[in-house]
Amino acid sequence: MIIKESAENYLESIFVIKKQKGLVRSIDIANDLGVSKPSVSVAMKNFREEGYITVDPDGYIDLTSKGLEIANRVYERHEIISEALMAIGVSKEAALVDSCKIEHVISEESFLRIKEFIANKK
Amino acid sequence: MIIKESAENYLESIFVIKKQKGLVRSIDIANDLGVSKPSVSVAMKNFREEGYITVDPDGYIDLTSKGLEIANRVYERHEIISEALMAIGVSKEAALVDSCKIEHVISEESFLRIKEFIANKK
DNA sequence: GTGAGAAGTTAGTCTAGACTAACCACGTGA
DNA sequence: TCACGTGGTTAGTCTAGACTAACTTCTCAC
Repeated sequence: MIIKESAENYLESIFVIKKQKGLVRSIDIANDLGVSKPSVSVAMKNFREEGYITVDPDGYIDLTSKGLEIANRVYERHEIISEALMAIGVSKEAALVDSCKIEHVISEESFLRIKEFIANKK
Repeated sequence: MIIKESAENYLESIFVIKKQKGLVRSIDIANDLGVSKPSVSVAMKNFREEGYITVDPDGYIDLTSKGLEIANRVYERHEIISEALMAIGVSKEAALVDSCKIEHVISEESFLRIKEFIANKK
């Protein structure tokens, strides 16, 4: 399974919901990402089969270390990129929306430079 | 016709080839973007039908004002974003690749702030 | 205990955007 | 003149990723 942009979003969403609420169900992901229940259901089935998540008998979802690794990476990018955009004057709303897109397409090199850019600003 | 990311790339490619070589054929676009001839052919058919390009009897392609408007916008974004990335230390190669992706997903607001960021650097 | 709502799943469909295979038209060199 | 290479097109296929419709299961209130 190649982790595509949409898969990264699902994993990141699981990570964020877990952080906020402690427990994660499919329906929470659907609400968070604004997609339908079946879309989430299919994605979770794939993640389960590929070992990115576990699902307990009550339907609660957890990231495996493999899934967490990706979710963490994407989440960090999201945070850093939105911070960088805000640092140059972009509104919080736009920064969040745009960073959510940019996080998936940017190279490691550019990401590291952006991270340094912010570090220097502080 | 809603201009999607791939359509923006085709129009931008036409713009760039025109600038470099003066004349644009489908095959040049295919080579530039690394896609197959049929992919370009189908895209050009749509562009023609929707008034974004004209094609003369010899197969040479030109942007209409409608097409030029989009191509110009995307191209400007491309330039500004890659410049910004290089300004914070990203290599030229990575900056070009990444800006080509970012140019399609970023909001007008973020783009304007990036433009200002570069202007201040100079 | 029964009906309603919430959560999840399955099956089928749609769109975008690419691809290959196969074909046509044209110009050029031997 | 004719075969071949180049450029373009058409038809059909594939994949990703979403959707709706319809179903099951479970829980809870009455």
